[in-house]
Amino acid sequence: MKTRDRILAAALELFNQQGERKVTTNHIAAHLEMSPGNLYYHFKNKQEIIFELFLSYEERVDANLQVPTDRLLTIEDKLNYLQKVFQGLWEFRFIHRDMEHLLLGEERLHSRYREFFRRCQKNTEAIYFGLREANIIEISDRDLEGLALNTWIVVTSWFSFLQCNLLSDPEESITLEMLKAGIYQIFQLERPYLSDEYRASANAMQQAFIPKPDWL
Amino acid sequence: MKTRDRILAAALELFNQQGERKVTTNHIAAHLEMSPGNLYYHFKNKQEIIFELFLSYEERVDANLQVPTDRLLTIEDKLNYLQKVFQGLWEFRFIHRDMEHLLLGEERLHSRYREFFRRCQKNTEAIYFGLREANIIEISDRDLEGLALNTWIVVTSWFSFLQCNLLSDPEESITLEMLKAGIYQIFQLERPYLSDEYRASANAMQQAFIPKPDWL
DNA sequence: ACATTATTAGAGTGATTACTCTAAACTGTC
DNA sequence: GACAGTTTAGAGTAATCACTCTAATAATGT
Repeated sequence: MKTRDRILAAALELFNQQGERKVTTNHIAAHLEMSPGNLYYHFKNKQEIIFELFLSYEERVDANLQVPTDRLLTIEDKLNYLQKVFQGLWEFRFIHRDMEHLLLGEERLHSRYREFFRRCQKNTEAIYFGLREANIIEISDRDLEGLALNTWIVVTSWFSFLQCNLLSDPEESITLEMLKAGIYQIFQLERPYLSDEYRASANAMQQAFIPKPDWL
Repeated sequence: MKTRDRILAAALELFNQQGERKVTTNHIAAHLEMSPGNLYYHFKNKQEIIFELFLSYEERVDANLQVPTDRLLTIEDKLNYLQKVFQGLWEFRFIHRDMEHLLLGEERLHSRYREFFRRCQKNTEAIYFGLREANIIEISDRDLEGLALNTWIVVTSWFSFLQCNLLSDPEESITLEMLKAGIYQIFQLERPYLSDEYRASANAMQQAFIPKPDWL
């Protein structure tokens, strides 16, 4: 792997593990047994690294939220979206966790992130429109917008929530159970809008994500 | 006002304005035209200040979420809870905004926060139980738990969401419109569970919080 | 073999920042 | 007004960290 890519990979790994604030550029270099000078040969500063990682994340999410134009959405699609989104969320979990301060004084990243959010909203709404068209949910336009926004908030806050409220030891890591619970919560948001026709099968699907009684 | 309280007030103000990370202890002292030595005479370190501010917040929220035992809940109570919670959220907005990193390596604060969260969850559930008892909402036990958790997430993430996704300029501040939209979103979470009897009046109540079409 | 360019090492620096230390000023009491 | 205790000033410090600079080494082309 190219040095540049190794730096990105190491930065991502360390950021996810410890949070961006705790990971210094020297730390990243040391992790790769490389000099700081070398790191700065490839990236002009730390923000540059973060920006590139964000671009990867963005590309990935955009790809994950496409709506097929040649067919109606199915209930399996819905599950699929969720799983892909949560997978991406996990692999780049430092992003939403540290967003507040990643954006501090970073106009370029901030405006890019705002556009990213709007695009995601549009895509999420498109997915819900698709589900409505396929008669899987019944929902008014206005409610759909509100639902899409709440979905965004819960999805993007899920790992922060886990970190702050559930993990006692920073060494303790997030379990599969906790990840599943996130998907369960999104199902929960959509559930009231399920059509009679699909209620049973959607509920059956959600069963697999019920967290254990004591997970919280 | 006592010096100690002036320090707390100034710290809260600056933290809310600029985020905890950007506000140094020297900065707080300078804002009060006071020496750093003086500040450290009253607080042994920065975390002590943060901890005390958190205690105030905690006390306030706990008080705001009590359920009356001598009567049934009304639909006005519901609105009242929301308004009080959002008011507290606003006055201590740095807390949830910077939570992730406030907790870094702060075992005392972290465990206290975890307990606070659990207590809030219990209280939120108690409120929803109360609304169910008063026939305002119809909801199963399991759905109620999911609803309470989603409520917590949306409420505590609301100002982060605004900061990251809506404000372009850090100087730009949060408008009343944006605050109202947060309350609207919580209404939105509960809406599907409204009983036939109360649907109309709850919806009428929510009308006041519909954000302007272009707010987003 | 030689020249040129790309990559790397690693010591070092300047800025920031949480916090300390000592002495001075204030406050109340007898 | 002397003494004791409390509060304040303000210079200073040690640690951290993003980033720089110079020189050495590797890679590439001719």
